[in-house]
Amino acid sequence: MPLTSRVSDLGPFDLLLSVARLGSLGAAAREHGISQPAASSRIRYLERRTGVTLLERSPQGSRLTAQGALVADWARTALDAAAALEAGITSLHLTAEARLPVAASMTIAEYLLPHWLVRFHTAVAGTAVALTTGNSDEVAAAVLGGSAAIGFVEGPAVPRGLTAHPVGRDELIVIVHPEHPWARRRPPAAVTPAELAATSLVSREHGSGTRLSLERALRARTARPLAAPVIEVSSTTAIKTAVAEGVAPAVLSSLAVAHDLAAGTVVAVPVEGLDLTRTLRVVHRTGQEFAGAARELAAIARGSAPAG
Amino acid sequence: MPLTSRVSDLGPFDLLLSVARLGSLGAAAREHGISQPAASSRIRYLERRTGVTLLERSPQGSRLTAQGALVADWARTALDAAAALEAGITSLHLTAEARLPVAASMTIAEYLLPHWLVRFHTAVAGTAVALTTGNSDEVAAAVLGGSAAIGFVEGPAVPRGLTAHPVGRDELIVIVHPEHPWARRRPPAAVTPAELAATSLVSREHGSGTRLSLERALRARTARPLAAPVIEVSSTTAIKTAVAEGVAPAVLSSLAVAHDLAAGTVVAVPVEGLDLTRTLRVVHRTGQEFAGAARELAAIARGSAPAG
DNA sequence: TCAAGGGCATAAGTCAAGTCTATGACGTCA
DNA sequence: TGACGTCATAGACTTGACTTATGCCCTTGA
Repeated sequence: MPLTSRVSDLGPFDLLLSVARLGSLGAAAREHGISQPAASSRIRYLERRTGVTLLERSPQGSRLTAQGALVADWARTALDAAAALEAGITSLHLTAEARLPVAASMTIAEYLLPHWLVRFHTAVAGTAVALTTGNSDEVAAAVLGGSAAIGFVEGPAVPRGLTAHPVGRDELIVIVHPEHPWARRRPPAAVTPAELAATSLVSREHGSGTRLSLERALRARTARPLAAPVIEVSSTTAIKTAVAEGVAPAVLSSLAVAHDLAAGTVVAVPVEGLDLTRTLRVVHRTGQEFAGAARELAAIARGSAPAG
Repeated sequence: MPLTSRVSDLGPFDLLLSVARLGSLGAAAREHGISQPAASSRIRYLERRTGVTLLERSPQGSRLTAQGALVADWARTALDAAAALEAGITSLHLTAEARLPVAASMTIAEYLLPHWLVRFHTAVAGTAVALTTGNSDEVAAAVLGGSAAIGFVEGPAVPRGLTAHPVGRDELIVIVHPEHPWARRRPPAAVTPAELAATSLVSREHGSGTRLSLERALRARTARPLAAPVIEVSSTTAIKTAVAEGVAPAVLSSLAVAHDLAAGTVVAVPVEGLDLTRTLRVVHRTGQEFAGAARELAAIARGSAPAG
């Protein structure tokens, strides 16, 4: 887990995708602003490092081999993530330029917004986004106070003075260590709300939208008082680490745990008869419709989840 | 879309995560096998490039700032994807070393297996995986013929002579261009099976497991003959590109479209009363249980989706 | 049949980037 | 107060990748 090696530089893979799309090394080189020999050398280097023949070269151009296509698909995933990282970082710049101030709650800022920003930057080039994060109350305050032109919240209620449109849904999911008893029950033995309430969890601090949503949902279904957390940590990452180490179960957004579930470091446990879905919303000041860049960003966010 | 810029080298971000985990630049430098000044320089460079203060330095060590934590989260996603790329590439090596021959169908090879391999390599270091891909029939043949010690298939049926265990489920999803009429119906106007059958799609060639599953599901629900595809292409990527360009709708695995849905380049459309889920399975020759590395890989795959 | 053009590979020189060692400044702890 | 930890700076070095120039191969069209 500490370090990656062969793939730390994604540049050659980016080039590989261009070659695949354009059909020749020279064209890809032009697109990347390098000379044709440099492109040839980079791809050749990639093939030497990986030990896989990626391109089928010919005087008519170059095409991916079967294995090359597989590598290209994997690389695309990594490059998309890198593009989201790039877009996210750019949004943290505090430039004095033309900028669109955006406020977002943590789950959205971490898992959705960067992808929206990637599309946003291609749609309206030249507008810098300035992102601030906080819990839903803080986001609402920022939008109401005018320091953010557009906000994204994940709470159940829309604060007074704001108008909201749904942009998606997410679901809170109970995760446990793979060896945890809850993970080893043979289906369909779901956990009951009472069991969940009686269990000490790894939890966020007070004020977290995720934690509030869980408490509200549980109180609606069981009279049992909620057990105190085993430990309170400050980040989603820390929660996942703790769960993966077997400290205790936790409840997190499906957006936050999707990758970890796929990797198998933690396991999801269904909960019986507990509605843990919640709506993600874009908000603006009532009476002050989105305009310009803000409208574009809202459209991208809305378009990404029309089911919401 | 052609190229990324500032984040093509993930090395500094990898280092940043180590610093965050270990609490000091020097410790992170040791973990990465570089000198402390080199680590200091790399992080400083990162901060200059990004324009964001990532670390709070002190004589007691270094901690992430709030913005740094956000960057670290985004970076972790990218690094995970890079690790999967790395693991995937390694599995394409055709070394003569101790190796575990694995056969997998395309969807699994593309979207799940690399993540399993990341964990596999940490669990059983020193065993090289040799991956071959194909449709489910080919995978079954490889396992039956002994050229693969373990196989992953996505078809509905388990071929004779093989024993299977579920490792997960996926769902076929209808995707359309965001401006397509199906995407603009206000909920909950799902598409009917008859409509879907009457529509020309962007499709894989014959023999694709995805295509077969769709045809089977549709035939069970409507007598209408299936419309011929608008175009047949050879890769999942090509399908998504075509849909994003508005050529026609398509049907793909949820695993394949998750990212594109999040980014909003395509839109999912629900289908009324059509069961499009299918089980993903790990298979071995009947009577020849998994042993050693194969058993480990099977356990990782199974552990990643206990609900399957 | 032959020239033109596009495609890829090789060679040699140039340049930039990152790294290392050595050293200094600051804070904590025994 | 001295030893040990942290991070930052300075200067020399080495490595690596790029560019330009050139050659070979194949297809195309006159």
